Amino acid sequence: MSPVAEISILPTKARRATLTAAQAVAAPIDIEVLSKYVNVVQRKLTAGQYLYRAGQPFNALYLVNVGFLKTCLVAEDGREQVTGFRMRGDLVGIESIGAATHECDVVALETSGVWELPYPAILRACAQMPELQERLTWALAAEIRSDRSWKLALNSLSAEQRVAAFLLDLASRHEALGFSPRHFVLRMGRADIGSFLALKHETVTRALTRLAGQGCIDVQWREIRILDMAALDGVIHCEDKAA
Amino acid sequence: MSPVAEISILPTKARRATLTAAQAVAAPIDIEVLSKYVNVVQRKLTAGQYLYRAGQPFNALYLVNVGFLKTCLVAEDGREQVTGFRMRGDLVGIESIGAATHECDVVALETSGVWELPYPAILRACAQMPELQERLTWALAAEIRSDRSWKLALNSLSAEQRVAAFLLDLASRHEALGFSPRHFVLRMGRADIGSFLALKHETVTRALTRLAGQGCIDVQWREIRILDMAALDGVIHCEDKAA
DNA sequence: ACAACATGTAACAGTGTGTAACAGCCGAGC
DNA sequence: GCTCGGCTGTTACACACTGTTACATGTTGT
Repeated sequence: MSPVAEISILPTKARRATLTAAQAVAAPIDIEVLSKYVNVVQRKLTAGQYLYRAGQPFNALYLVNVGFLKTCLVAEDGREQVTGFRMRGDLVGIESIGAATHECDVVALETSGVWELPYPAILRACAQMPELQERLTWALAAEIRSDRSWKLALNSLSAEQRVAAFLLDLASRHEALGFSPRHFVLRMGRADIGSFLALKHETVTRALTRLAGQGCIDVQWREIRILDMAALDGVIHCEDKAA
Repeated sequence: MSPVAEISILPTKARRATLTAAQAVAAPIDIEVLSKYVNVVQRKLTAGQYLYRAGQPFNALYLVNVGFLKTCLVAEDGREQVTGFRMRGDLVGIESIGAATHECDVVALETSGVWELPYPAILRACAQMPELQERLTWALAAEIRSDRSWKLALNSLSAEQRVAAFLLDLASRHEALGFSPRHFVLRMGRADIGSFLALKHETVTRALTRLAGQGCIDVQWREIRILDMAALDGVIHCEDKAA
């Protein structure tokens, strides 16, 4: 695993590569430099634990060190929506800036470690380090672009294509962290994938089964092996159907 | 219409009221104050004209003065996605911050006027006015929250409910500008609404027809009259069906 | 062993889609 | 003036995909 000092404060730069073309490339910010300005507290979470819940006061950002988390938006009537998954290097909580309280739950999907960055301290640090302010702003804008790219994908792709796009997204994020893009483990359940992709868990299962049947991937429980990256990409962009 | 000086630099504060509960309330920033720091250029657009197109270099933000615009994300393969609609007081282009070029098209749906705010000048102004930087950051975060709230809505509501939510959203935005929330004109076509709501234009038509049949609204071409606001809201939250 | 949970499979139903035809509006052109 | 063609919106109908329901299997924790 890459050393702590190399972690970018930006949400995975390469993440959107599979969805959008151009993407700003930013130099990583050293967390050790940041810790000279901000009192960085480490927090550890076990699977199922909440980093924070909707309604709790917003007073810190979090930078994921290790592990895997999901962010969930919950409506008053109980409807639930997974809005994203966060892994090493991702910033958590930036969407709550300017709000008094958090709007979503953040749950660890496996044992995870995050750095807690008190927001008032971050604000002070931003005043001293214009680059930090800039990176934070960039991270917010990139988050908007990412969300919109996914919206385009979800609204125009079939269930199978969405799942393929999801796997490719995960693959590129793993690769950006120095892991193999062709072999990884899904830390979330089918239902969570479905919520994020606007599908039911049975449909996710069906899509995975079909993709495996086409020889694109190999699925063993939550363990994914991408056998044919190009074919998987082709599922999204080509109309194999009678087009 | 309210004087120029009262325009908020934040995207309509009340916009998300129909979707999310808590929302930061910000004091408006005076565009006249801003014009002392930034060389504000006025731009006029007629219906169908582009404010900017995907691929063009990003070098300015825009604040809508009058009119109505849509933002469209276009994939390489031609798939198109309306990501939002912008009206008086809304900021346009903030999602491109940190990127070299814009990712989406912005099209005027009627004769519109915007203030062009050159980004380098905005950056300099932010250095002098911390509140401006703060408001910009808040606007970005609020945009993320808005997008996610819509994602929750689109993924959990039926076609009819989505259209109802869309109308209520427009109503509250009109109200925030001092217009009647119960009587307004849709500046966009059914296809644009459909794209935004992840529906086809025929489905939008059907939903409007059914809502009108229930007595919630009156539809005359693009002219909408909300007859029963509570009933319209009930369509979203209640299960009229056999639940 | 048992309950609780996640996943896989299958049959069926339903919502929204795709196609098509038609009506109304508008601008271009004669 | 007039018609024509294009665009938008409406409605109808058959179909496909996904959602729903149900059940079987496998895993985990008590």
